[in-house]
Amino acid sequence: MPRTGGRVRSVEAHEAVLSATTAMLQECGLRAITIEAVAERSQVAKSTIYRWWRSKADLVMEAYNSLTASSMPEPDTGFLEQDLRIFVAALHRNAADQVRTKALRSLMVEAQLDPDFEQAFQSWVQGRRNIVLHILDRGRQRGELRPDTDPDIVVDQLFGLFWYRLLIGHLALDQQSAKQHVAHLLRGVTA
Amino acid sequence: MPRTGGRVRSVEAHEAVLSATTAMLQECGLRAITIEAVAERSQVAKSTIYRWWRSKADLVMEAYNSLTASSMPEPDTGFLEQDLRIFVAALHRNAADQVRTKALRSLMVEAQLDPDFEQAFQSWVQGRRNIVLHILDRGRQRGELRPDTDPDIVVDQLFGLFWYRLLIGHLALDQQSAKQHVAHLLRGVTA
Amino acid sequence: MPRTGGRVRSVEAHEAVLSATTAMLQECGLRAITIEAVAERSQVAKSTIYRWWRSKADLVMEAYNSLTASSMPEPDTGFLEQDLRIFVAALHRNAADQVRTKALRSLMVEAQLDPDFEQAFQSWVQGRRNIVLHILDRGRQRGELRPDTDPDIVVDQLFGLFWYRLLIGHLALDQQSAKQHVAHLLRGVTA
Amino acid sequence: MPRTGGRVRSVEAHEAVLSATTAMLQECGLRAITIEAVAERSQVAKSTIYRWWRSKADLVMEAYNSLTASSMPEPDTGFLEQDLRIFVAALHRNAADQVRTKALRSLMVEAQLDPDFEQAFQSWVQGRRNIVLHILDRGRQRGELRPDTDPDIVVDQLFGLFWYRLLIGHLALDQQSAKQHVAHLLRGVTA
DNA sequence: AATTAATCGAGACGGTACGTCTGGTCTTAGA
DNA sequence: TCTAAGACCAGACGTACCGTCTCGATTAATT
Repeated sequence: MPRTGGRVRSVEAHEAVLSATTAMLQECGLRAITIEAVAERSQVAKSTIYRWWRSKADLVMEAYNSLTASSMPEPDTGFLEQDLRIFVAALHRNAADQVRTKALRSLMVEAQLDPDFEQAFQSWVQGRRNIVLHILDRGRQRGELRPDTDPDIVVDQLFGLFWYRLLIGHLALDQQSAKQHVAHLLRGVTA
Repeated sequence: MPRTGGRVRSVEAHEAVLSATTAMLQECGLRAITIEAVAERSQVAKSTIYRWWRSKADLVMEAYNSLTASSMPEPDTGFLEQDLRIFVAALHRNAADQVRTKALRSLMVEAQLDPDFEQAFQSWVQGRRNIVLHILDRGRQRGELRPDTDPDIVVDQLFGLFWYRLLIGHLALDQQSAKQHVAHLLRGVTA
Repeated sequence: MPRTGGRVRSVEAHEAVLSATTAMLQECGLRAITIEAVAERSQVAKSTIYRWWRSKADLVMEAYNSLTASSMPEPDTGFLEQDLRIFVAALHRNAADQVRTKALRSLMVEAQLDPDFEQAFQSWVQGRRNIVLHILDRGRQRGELRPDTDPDIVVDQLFGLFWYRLLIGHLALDQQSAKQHVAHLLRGVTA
Repeated sequence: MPRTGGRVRSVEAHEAVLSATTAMLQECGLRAITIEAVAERSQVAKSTIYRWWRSKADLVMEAYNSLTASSMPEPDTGFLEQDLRIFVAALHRNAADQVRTKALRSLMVEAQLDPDFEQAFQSWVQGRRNIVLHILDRGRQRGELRPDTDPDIVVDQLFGLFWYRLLIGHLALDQQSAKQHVAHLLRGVTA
């Protein structure tokens, strides 16, 4: 039995909160994003925000997803190299947008601080990891993989480099680095 | 001209703070580690803590270093594979200790939140990266590296996987994974 | 022409609200009685309560009146002492019932906080005062009163003691105190 | 052993809070006095207010007492009538000052709503009742009282009328009413 | 021994944001 | 037209820590 009455959820309020969050992700640092400030900026009551989002991380998560509507691609070209190239290119493309990078960093921080959110974040991460695991599995079935390959290592090298550069910020994440990244995954460094 | 008198710095207070921090890294979540709580636990005045450490991150950093007195090794065996193996093994060994992992995660979090600390953290990170860069450079000079190798990619795959698993916690960081990790860096995955 | 259609007012809802209020007057403290809580307990929508009662005080007022259907007596025995004795006995009898005392205290509190209700409460109070004023007036006409008697003083001593003990709760309000109360009003304390 | 260290309590902050409270008692209604508003007005941090006063009532209580520094008199002239006259005159004089009346009403309200405060308030009230009880007791020893006098009834008629008029506000509390009040207490109304 | 200078503890201070609660209004679906 | 449900705004609540700031007491090294 569905709902039988009651005021309908305000789409305006919902969007105002999300766009305020998005805007603040761009403009301010992570620390400046407080529920209080989001409420102030979006002109939405604090209680309304707390009704729909359990934590700041939840909010930022949704704000991030509303940006990345076209989530990660799940390429299946029939060639391992091609699939990886497409995926990593898309992954690194996320780093081009300041909003997305800030959001991602925020999510990682919250996952460290809030045990509740840690789980939500981990399962979101697993979803992304699975895409690459499937790519590798299909490659393995086609005989494109060395038999002693550990797919988990490959996946974590792939995402690891991405997150490492994202969090430290010492080197760029662009299409150039994506290309090199994939090449190294595939052939290693040994002469 | 140095100091001419005055009460000498209390070693007990200094150590009490560090050991309280260390203990809390073991026992509590990151969120629970506050200067207030450390002061309470160590029975040292808050002002004394602020006198000697600028921020929570500074404190955790020192607590971490007091554990890792024997910092990262800088192996130079004459063989790329051997050097990498030694380094990565030592790196992954850090993940065995709860205190160290919590400390590292805490440092990463603070680096995201506190712009001042971000720089200190980044240069600390660069120090570690340089060790591996040197290992690779020596390997290149010996002709052990493919000529089209991008050392930054290798370094960031190496540390990236480590941090990624540390922060997400989805898979173990042990000697087994260290071995596989190095193998993949060297030879890639292509059949 | 009366109403032309529409759903008829729900008697159940009305009574559920009143009985919930009454019950909470018995069980809980004054602070616990909130519109929110009454709505929750009576399973009646908050908006329905606001439709029929302007304020919490309005609600408590009606709950009180529904109990004290047989309002204050207006005795006219032909004897001042007798009339006062009857009235004060009835007044003190109110204090025996927890619901009534809590309700009365609640009304007094609301009168202090809500200017709108203050007036309604004051006129309700005046109604009760008038009963005693009439008793005194009849006594005066019969020559039972000292000519220099100030009826307002007598009335306010009478109700004053009642409310004072009700609000402070330091001493009982029973038939014994009622008797003494009237005696003192009539003859004073001077030897 | 007194304090051994720590910043000394700021007298300015303490007084700023009290005077802000006092001012707001004058200007605004009881409802408008919130800790938030007092903090804003006094330019004192909310946490500082909560450090020194448990509740709004505590604060208003102290603000009231700081006004009534010269608390109630405890007359002992050797004559019952004289003592009562002095005390009641002083009591009614409180009602002349808007600040004091508002404060008193606020205290009574909080005592109804906050069980913790109820006790503090009651003992404060007992202190005042005791003054009059002593006056009556001395009168009794001198034989000025009817032997069948119930002192509690007299005391509660005395304070009762005061509070009743204060809370309802239907009639003035001035020196004229004080005089009549005492006269009635002493000789009653019977012709 | 007296002076000087830096430390230590204790704890108050002004702040910021938290997450919760209540009051009162508004909007919908269904009876 | 009314009820029930429930979302909405506004704003106070009391708490937790922040980082800063006085203090009095303590402890060396220097005069």
